[in-house]
Amino acid sequence: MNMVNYQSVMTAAEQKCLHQGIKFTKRRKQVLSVLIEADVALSAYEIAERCNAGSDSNMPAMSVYRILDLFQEQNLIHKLDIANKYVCCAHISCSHEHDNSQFLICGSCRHVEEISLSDDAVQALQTAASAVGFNAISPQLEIKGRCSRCEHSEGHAITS
Amino acid sequence: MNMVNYQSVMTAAEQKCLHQGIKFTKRRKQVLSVLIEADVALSAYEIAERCNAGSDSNMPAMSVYRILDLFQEQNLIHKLDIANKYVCCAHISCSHEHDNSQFLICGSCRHVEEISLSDDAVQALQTAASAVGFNAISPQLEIKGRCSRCEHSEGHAITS
DNA sequence: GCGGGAATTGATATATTGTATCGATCCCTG
DNA sequence: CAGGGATCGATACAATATATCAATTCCCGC
Repeated sequence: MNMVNYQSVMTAAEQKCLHQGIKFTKRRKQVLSVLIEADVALSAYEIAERCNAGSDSNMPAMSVYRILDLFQEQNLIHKLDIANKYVCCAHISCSHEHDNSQFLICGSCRHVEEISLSDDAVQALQTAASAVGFNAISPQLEIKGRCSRCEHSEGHAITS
Repeated sequence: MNMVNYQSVMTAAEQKCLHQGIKFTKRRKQVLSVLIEADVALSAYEIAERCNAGSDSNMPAMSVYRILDLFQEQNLIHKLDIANKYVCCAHISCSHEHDNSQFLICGSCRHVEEISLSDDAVQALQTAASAVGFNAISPQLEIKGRCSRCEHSEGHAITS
């Protein structure tokens, strides 16, 4: 993420927090900063490591989890349950309505790609879910697959 | 699962294993049996507990993981990554082609429902995935949502 | 039947991810 | 400044999963 986007995202996040009566502390800034600058999904412990790398800061994993929970409530980040990792929401600084946004996660190497599905596809999921009493499908789908690199290097089928 | 289905599934699984040159040992029978009889998804440690419940058997969690890996390779069971739990494949004893089969997992109470999506919806996923180099989307999607019970009791939005 | 070797299992240790708890500290407000 | 809520530090622990190596079982050719 370039510097302009970085700054606008940080500012938007701070505004959003303050608007909710939540302080945008140094610790929270650190965590969000790491996630914004990361080009991949990170685990909580990886985030703590990056916060501590090359500094006198001491970010305990416990604090990372607390901050991640807070950010999830504010919709600033998303947890990828399939990979047990966390990513920055791609739309923090957007004011307009977003496309549906989903994550493709490689079952072999855990590489993550973000895609946008058509409204029709999402509607089909919603309809099928409603039929069995699931009413609030998350707009942030996680889909497990196999990226082209792993597909070529191994050629196994996905089994789960 | 009633007795007729239980037997046919066990037999079909055994055939499938033997056909692959894999022994259908007592341990493996135990694990599959627990999963067939369970009406919910189970964690590896829960499976071990159920194997050991009310018997002199001693099933270590380590063995459960090994057997689960094996069964996943044989497509006899599926892992729900979102819930870190395992379920028996609903189609072990089927010989015909199956509908697409997906799991809805409640983000609050972890309740699991199985649904079938239309081919169109699955095709839309495949197409969107192909565009970013993901070629082998698992036919066994996991979709996080909120079941009607949790929706009514809390009313919160899904945040991740 | 009997070694030899592969498949399977047992047993233990350890890694990874996440939660619980409780006291200290910071900071706003009256 | 005092009180109280929000935030943070620190430790313990739970749950999930992997690594490793020795022991056992089982099958196959002899």
